[in-house]
Amino acid sequence: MSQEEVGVDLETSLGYLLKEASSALRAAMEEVLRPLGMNVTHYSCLELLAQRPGLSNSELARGAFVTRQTMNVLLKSLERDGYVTRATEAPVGKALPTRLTPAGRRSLEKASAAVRSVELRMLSGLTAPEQSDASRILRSMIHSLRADNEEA
Amino acid sequence: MSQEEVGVDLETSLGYLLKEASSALRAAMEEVLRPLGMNVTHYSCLELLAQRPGLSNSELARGAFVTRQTMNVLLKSLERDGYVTRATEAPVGKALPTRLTPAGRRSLEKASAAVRSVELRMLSGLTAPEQSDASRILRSMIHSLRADNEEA
DNA sequence: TGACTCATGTCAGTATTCTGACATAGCTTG
DNA sequence: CAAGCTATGTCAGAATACTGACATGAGTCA
Repeated sequence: MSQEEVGVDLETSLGYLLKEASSALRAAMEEVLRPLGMNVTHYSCLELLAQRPGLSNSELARGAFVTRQTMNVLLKSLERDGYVTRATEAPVGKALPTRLTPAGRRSLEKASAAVRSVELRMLSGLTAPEQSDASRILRSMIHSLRADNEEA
Repeated sequence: MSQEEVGVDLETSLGYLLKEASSALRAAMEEVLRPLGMNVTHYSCLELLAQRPGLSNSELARGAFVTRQTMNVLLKSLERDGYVTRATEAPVGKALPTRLTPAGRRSLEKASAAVRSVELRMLSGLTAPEQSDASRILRSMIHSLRADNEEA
């Protein structure tokens, strides 16, 4: 276990820890969503629509961190199953606003409660100030990563 | 943008921020690894083998946060391309130790440097104490998420 | 106005990862 | 010792997400 630190040390790397935490969160979410017949992307899409009604396919894709092609496939299945409705004509440009149906809203309610309980579990060992720190630190990481991405 | 907070508020949710940060990190890593003909899982596997030579397929899978079936597919391609070698017989049990070849080690060197630069970029806006906080907070999140996963 | 750029929706094909299943090796336990 | 349990490697098929490509609508600018 003692190596001469050539590259990234997985034991102490914040990048690795970030991936580990994200992976654990995703697994925990999948576990509670599975009994509800949902996966994480599914849930993310509905949650986005609940909080920001009328989002377009591309906007939903960005919010759920998938490509717009992937979101397009998902939206079709959600529309087929009666959870969302999409405008048939674009009010402006090509973007088609999407909205939750009552069925979609009902389905989301249980999922949202389940996900919230997972998030509370995740934060159960942290004090309020630590949670504030976490928020600030994560935002800084995101900002730094994106800033240099755009330069390149 | 002002909703009555029924479920998880995406603007302030630490779960969403975690996903966002992880997604940004992954994208940044993919970007620097692509010119080297590697993806993140690819790199993770080689990095794990560099730091812990002789890991088995299942151990590598856990370390890279994928299933052992997925890692098996990856290992086959890495072996075919001459980056790793796998024992043909299990010294104990069924686990087949895997090791980097010189070619694999050479390939990893550039990738490791690229990934390290991404990680430094991610941390560029944080002080040393903040980085310590981040480490402690992420470990706490991971622990809390896993603890209740096993109970269930 | 006309050319250019950008964002969007969508189709098609590919790549990646997952779940399910089976056989085998080692350990534990009655 | 035999049975049960766990971990591993592997095969097959399904689900998921991606890249590439094309057409269209809106804004910019010479």
